[in-house]
Amino acid sequence: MTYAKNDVFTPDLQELAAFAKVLAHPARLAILDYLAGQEQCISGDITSEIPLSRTTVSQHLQELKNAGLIHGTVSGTRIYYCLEQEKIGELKVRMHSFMEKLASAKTECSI
Amino acid sequence: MTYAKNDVFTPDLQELAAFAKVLAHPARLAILDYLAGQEQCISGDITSEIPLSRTTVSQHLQELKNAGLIHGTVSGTRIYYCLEQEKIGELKVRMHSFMEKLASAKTECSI
DNA sequence: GTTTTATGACGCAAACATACGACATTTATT
DNA sequence: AATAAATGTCGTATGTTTGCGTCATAAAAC
Repeated sequence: MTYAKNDVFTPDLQELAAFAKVLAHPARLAILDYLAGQEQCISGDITSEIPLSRTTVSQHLQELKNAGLIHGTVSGTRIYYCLEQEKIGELKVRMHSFMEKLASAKTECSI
Repeated sequence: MTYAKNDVFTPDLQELAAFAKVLAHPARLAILDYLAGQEQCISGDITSEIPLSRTTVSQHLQELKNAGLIHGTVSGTRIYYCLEQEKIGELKVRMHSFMEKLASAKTECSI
């Protein structure tokens, strides 16, 4: 989760990069996408939705959880996962404002 | 740039993940940020802005170029890099629409 | 209380990414 | 032509991520 020379950059960029890294795997995007599509929070049949081994999916879930983007509620032997809207919102805003900054750059790129 | 079992996911998710991966390193964010802040496209004094070796920065620039987010124009011994607004715009839109989808999910997460 | 079910934790191999020095190339300057 | 400047390319060491099997655990069903 941390790179060797990371601490050389501003916390802001580091955090955004860390967020981006969580999104940088199709399985994790697929999990988020799936959770967003469910009315009710469904437990580990996420596992059957994602074409990877149960262990691997569980690992991706863990990463999403560590990033604060989802949370799980234990109920018996099952765990109900769902999106953590507060964090999702934060990520959305930060990512978008970074992209806006790029998009509104002058780019007077003629020489 | 490609993961082992990537091809198991939809192209849409794969592409978004690939974009996210490019953003998943503070050095690359810092480069984009720096380019956005310049009125004129400045060449490899990006290198002196980023606290990593010239070679490493060059490598990150290469990745941004491969992703289509920047391009470089050769002029003598120098190269002028700048943001590729079209691609930036595409990324912005796609990322945002994904995040919107997540953010507008019901998340009826009580059991 | 034993078995089944659902799940996490651990460990490991293979694939990838990062960082950098040394060398190559190409244009500018002298 | 010889040298200097600005870059890219290659090779390589080290670190990180991915994917998975095996084992551990804990609640449910029998």
